Parts: sequence; structure tokens; C-alpha cells
Amino acid sequence: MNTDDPKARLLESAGEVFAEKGFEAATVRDICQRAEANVAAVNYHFGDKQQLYIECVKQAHCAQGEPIEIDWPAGTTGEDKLRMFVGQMMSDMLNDERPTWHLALMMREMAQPTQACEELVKSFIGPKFAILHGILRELLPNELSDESVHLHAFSVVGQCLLYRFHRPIGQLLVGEEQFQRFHNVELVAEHITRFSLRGICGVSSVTAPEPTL
Amino acid sequence: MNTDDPKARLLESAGEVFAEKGFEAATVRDICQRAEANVAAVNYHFGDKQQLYIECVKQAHCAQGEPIEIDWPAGTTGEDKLRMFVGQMMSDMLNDERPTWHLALMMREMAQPTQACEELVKSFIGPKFAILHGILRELLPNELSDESVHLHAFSVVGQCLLYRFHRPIGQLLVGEEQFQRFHNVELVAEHITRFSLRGICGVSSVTAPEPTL
DNA sequence: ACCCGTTTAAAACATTTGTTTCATTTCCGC
DNA sequence: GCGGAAATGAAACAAATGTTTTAAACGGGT
Repeated sequence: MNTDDPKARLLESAGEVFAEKGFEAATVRDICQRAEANVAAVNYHFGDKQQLYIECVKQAHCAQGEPIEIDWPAGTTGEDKLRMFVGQMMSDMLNDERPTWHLALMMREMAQPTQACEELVKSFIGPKFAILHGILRELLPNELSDESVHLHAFSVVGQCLLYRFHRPIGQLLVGEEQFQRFHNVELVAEHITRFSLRGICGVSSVTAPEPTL
Repeated sequence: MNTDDPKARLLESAGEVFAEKGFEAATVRDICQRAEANVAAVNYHFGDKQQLYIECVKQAHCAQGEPIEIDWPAGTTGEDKLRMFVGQMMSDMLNDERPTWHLALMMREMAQPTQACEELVKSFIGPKFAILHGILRELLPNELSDESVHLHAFSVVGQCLLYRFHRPIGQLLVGEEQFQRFHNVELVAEHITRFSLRGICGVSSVTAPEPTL
């Protein structure tokens, strides 16, 4: 973190500040102070505040790396793939270790997208979503439309995202100490996986087609 | 909307602006301009910008009213209760009619809570969550802990919230025209209801207990 | 008709914010 | 060691923003 390269320090500090305050509320002075750099440094190295922000988002989802085990061990069942997928996703959602402004920034971008959003979807969210799509294709009846698969995918990720995006509400709803127990990746991931598998495996495109209207 | 009471107009405009731009990015001048009022009006009627914001949030979840049909017709099955619950929730999530800044503001408050959040949970979200809890208690095995019921409740609402909070990402993921088809309350609500019912009804606290670790 | 509290209007104020300027320092090839 | 480009630091600038001030307009009660 405390590297001697001011540009790197700037990027790091900016990420933190943007993540916790948002683009508007974050001030370049605050960023520079944390980076122990001069106010002019931002404009010198990045042009302006917005380009610095975009650079932060880029770095955020580059550093995120590890795009899930795409080459599953031979013979992995669809169930286990889904279990791993949800497991990794929940591991991200519940991860609090600092500095993890990367995720926080991406979450913020997802919640109220700026121009950095499109690129984020293309290079990070999209591929993950495609993997989930593939897993669900394995688990669902073949005849099902892509549209129906998408609905199921949304059902899976929706359950996961809740735990990060609405954490404060969750805490207030079920109480501090119980919510603390939900801060357990394996517990929650296993619930979501089972819940989703039941939701998926009962689907029969013949006997219970999705409504069409 | 265009009442002759400037204070009411101010509240209305402020709601819209706060909802679409957030607290920081919203400017008093913008609010006053929409309300066709003077810049000083905000400070005169509300003290300062923050108190105006709080007043907006209060009005938002007061006007929201209609806390779902609590007295179901006799003989309503748990399934149908869940269907109605999800239906109303999705109706809220997908509602775009203006002025519905009420919901947008509440959503924003849920995403990154300010001091107005706690009251919001107590008077609006909490009761709804309690209703869902009751419905799930009907549908789930009796022996299940409250904690497990909460996990299931989160699974249901998580699916719903996705369609409002991550709409832009959804659009980018599945394409504009397909996502437009998801802007159909009955289609999505029916999917979520069925998905959840399958996820719920397969639960047996004996044969497949929730993991405990 | 007059007064007085309330409300609105316009201008000004003080502060903050992103950005720029310019002088100074640092760093690296020659 | 030197020269010049790159980087840094301090101050200043211009624009925007929340807030305050001051004066004018309005409305009802006597």
C-alpha cells in the first residue's frame, strides 16, 4: 500500500474513498491527503477526477481475477458446479477483509451505474453470468428457452446479492446477533444452493411451463 | 403536483431529485427550480437541505400505505398468499409510473442507508417482512428454526429486489429487448413464486436439515 | 386604511470543489 | 557534472453550492 509510487498510492486511496463515499461525495483533496500527495497530483497523473474513477473501477475488476474454475474436474455434476458457483459468489459477498474496496466499488457501480458500468459487465459480470447460464442449462430441461434460463439465473444471483447490498436492512430485520450467524459463507451458500436446486429441478417444461402472456 | 402551496411543491420536487440523483448530487437550486420556488425557500421552510431530505423519506414511506392484504379471504392457501405477496412486491419493483419517487427514494435508502434507514425498517420494511415470515411458517415444516425461516425469506425477497436494484446490469446482460419482456409483473412474479415454492416445499427438517456448522 | 406576522424574491456571502499555474525539485541519459 | 524532461508542491482561480441577509409583497385582523 505505502509504495513509493505516488500514482499507485493515489489509485489505492481513490479506490477506498470512492468505494466508501461514492463519486460525488468523494473529494480529490481527501484522496490526495490519504495518498500523501499534492492536490494537483490527481490532475497531473489522471487528467481529472472522472478518469481517476474509471481507472479505479478498471483496476477493481482486474484485480478481482480468478474467474472461477472454468475447467471443472471431469465428472463434476451440475449440482456441484452450482454449489461451487454459489460458494464463490457468497464468499465474495460476505468478504469483509480490508482492503477490499474493489468489491465495494463494483457493488456501488452496479447499484447506480456510471459510464464505467458497461465495461464492467462486459469484462467481469458477463463472463460469470455466462458460466452460471451454462450450469443451469445442464440442470434444466433442454427445451427451455434462454429467457427461462435467464429467469432462473436471476433467481440464483438475486439470493446472493441480497447479502451484500441489503446487509444493513438485514441486520435491522433479524437482529445483530442472528445476522452475524449469516456471516457464514458455507451456511448461507449451502442454503441458497439447496433452495435453488429444488427450485430448478422441479421444472418441467411440459407439465408446468413458464407463463407466457 | 402543481399545488399552490410552495412547501408541498418543494417536498415533491425534492423527492424526485433526491430519488434520481442521491443526496449529495442533488442541488438545492435544482429542487427549487423544479418547484418554481426561490433558492431561499428550502432553508426557510425546512431549515436546511438535510432536514428536507429526511422529510422526504418520511413522506415516502408514509404515502406508500397499503401494507398488503393482511386479512386473507378464509381458506386462502399458503401458496396463494405467497403468490400475492410476491405479486405485490414485484408490482412495486417494476413500477415505473411517475411520480413514484417514493419507492426510488426508499430503494436508495436501502442501498446506502443514512439516518433515515432505521425508521424505514421499523415502519415499513419490518411489517412486510413479518408477513412473509408468517406465510413461510405456514409452508415450511413446523420444527424449523426462525433462523431457517429467515434464510428462506431472504431467498424470496432477494429474487424480487434484483429486478429493481440491478436493472441496468440485467439489461446489459440479456439485452434490451429481452429485458423489456421481464418488465412484466405477472411473468416474473409467477416465475419467482413457482421457483420459491419448489425451493420451500422440498424442505424436510428431518431428511435434509440446514447445515449447522 | 393601517399594521404586523408570514411568505417570497433577489442578491450577496462564505465555503468547498475541481482544476490550473508556475516555480521548484527530482531523476536519468549523456 | 549537466541539461532537460518529468514530477512535485504551494498558491491561486473559477465555478458551484448551501446558506444568509435584506427588502418587498401578501393577507388578515382591528
